[in-house]
Amino acid sequence: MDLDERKRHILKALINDYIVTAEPVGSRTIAKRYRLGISSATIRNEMADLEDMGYLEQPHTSAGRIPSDKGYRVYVDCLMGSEKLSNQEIELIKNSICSVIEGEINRIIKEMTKVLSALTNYTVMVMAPQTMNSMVKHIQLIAIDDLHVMAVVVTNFSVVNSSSITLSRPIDSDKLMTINNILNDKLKGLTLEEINLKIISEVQNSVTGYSEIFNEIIPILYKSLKKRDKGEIYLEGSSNIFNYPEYNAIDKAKQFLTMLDKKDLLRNLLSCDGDSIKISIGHENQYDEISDCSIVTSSYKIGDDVVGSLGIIGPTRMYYSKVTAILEYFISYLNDMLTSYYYDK
Amino acid sequence: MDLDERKRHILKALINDYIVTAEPVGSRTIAKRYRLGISSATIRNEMADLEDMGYLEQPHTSAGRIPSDKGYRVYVDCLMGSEKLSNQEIELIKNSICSVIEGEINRIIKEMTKVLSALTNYTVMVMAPQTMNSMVKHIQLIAIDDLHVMAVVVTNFSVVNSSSITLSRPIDSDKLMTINNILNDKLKGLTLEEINLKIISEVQNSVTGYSEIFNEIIPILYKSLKKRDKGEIYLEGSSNIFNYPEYNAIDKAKQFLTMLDKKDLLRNLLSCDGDSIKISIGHENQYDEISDCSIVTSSYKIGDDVVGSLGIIGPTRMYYSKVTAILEYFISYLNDMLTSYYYDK
DNA sequence: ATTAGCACTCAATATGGCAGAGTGCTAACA
DNA sequence: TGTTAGCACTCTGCCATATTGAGTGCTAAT
Repeated sequence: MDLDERKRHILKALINDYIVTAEPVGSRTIAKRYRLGISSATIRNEMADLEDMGYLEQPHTSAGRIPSDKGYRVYVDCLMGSEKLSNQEIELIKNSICSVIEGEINRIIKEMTKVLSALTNYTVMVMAPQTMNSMVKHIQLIAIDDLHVMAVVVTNFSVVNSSSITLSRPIDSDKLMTINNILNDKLKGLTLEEINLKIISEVQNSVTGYSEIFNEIIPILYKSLKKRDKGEIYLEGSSNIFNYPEYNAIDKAKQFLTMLDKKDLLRNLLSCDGDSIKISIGHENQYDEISDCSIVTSSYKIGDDVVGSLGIIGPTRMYYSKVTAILEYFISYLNDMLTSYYYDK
Repeated sequence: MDLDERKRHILKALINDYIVTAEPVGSRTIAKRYRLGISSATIRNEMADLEDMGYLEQPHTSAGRIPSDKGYRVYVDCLMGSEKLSNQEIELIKNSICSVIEGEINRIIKEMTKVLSALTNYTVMVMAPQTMNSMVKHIQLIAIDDLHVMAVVVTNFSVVNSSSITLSRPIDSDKLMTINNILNDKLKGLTLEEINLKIISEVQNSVTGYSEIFNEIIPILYKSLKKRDKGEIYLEGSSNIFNYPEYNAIDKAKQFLTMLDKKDLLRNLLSCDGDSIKISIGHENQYDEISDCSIVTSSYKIGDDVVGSLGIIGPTRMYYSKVTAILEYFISYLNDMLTSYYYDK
């Protein structure tokens, strides 16, 4: 780090101020508002240096300075303190997660977005688990009547059901049960991802005498399992963006909200790997559409497996310390709950 | 109708013009653009009358006129012609519905929003079917292992699954099957709505010897069935609103998009009954938030049962004839598809 | 090395004048 | 009596100009 103590103090003060006011910060403001023990003229000189080094920018000659992406980066990495959550906030998180933990996982995920967006005042996006990663616990063939069968696949955190399968001739329940048992023997314990054509044909070959009925059931079952599930995206608090003056210009707001309509883009944004909280600032993002936004992302897990991820998106002038603190707590609590509820050794 | 022929022509011309340009329309514009065979001065007099009668409004003294809600109402009820869909549009609708009709119903519903919003350029909201209205086709108890059971209820258009039920002592598969059969006998053919505590206790009383296990399974099954399902709301094309100049003012856009975040409000808007397409203009709406919007709604059906509804929302200056035409075609096609796919006599 | 002071720059805001669109009214006309 | 041409009037939108205030960079003094 090529920043001396004093420059760091000034940079930190400036960013703290800017995060609150959204106005370019001048040397005099810093001198008055923060007790750094130096005059505005000195601060002025230091600020000119900080600008040369790329940490600050000046919207125009006679304005104060605002942080650059690089400035925010230093701030996030080294300068910002860590925030404590209030008891109230902690309660809110706990209650919200507890109150829905019994339901199916997508309902939980959806509820999460609401709490997070209420707590942070930013837009929250969550990617629900892709069923592909879930593990088969049981397969059940259900006879609707003697010509219609439906397959239900229970996995550790989802239930996949095939569409109704029409058979060419009636099947009796013993036969169906036998087939059911074979399927269970062969497929239980695999993830949906792992079930591929090779395994399917193994199943088909391992038994004789049922090929006809197998041929009717298997393709539809396979298709249902492989129905490309891209991981549902849930959004909450899109209109929170209007709270922030940088989006008071209609075209800015339009750009932001149009971006949120592109689910594929969001999916990519959320497809981060890794465990910890990741902050992506302005142009660090791969997409032009969000080059003036920051995103704080993390993934959530069942056991040790990452099953989905979520992100909080707002202006680069984001209240990073708060958002990070909330997300950190939230994720760890959520992971615990999900794991204790859905984890199967 | 207290409007003579000439007034009607003028009103129609004015609204047609305003729908396209979004600018107050002056007498001279109408005289030039539409061949009504009368001079601008005459039109001016008629327009003053129309304003007195409440069909037009004047934003300020020296501006042209714009339609009032009452004006739009007459237009929608009597004046606007009916629009023909292009072959291209028809194809688009057919393909979109066909391409997803195999999946589960919510996926279809979701896809619908996309097509409609692409075709109309407005915001589309859809309320998915409430599972409450669906009819039990089959109940299956699935033994995950000898201490865990799960109940799956297949209905005509959804699959409801209970959470995993932990039993206090192991159960053998014969016993489970017997219970399963009893449940099927008693509940098959009922809608989820119709299954209430009375019926449940009838089931419980009608058999002896299984009470212990029944007592463990029934409450959880019942809870799953009754899990309040409010009918998921799907939105598409929220940012379409930015295409329309009346939302160029940031606070207008904010108001609109904040309104879309209120799912309960949308649910109420969509909870219309009745069969046909309904148009709700400006202040005719019950909510202040949308007093400058119009909504075109309709419900969709499986067989003769209304299962959900959808709405297209935009500025009162809406391209009513087009929207109506598209929605009409869309709904009738959708009804046919849903019915042929999900209808069970 | 720090600071006070000053000239300079630039955005934001207010002010006034002008052009254009549209009206209402009156008087003439068929 | 209904229609029309003409004209004075009104109001918005736009442009140019002046003013203000915040903030800088530079210089000279400490």
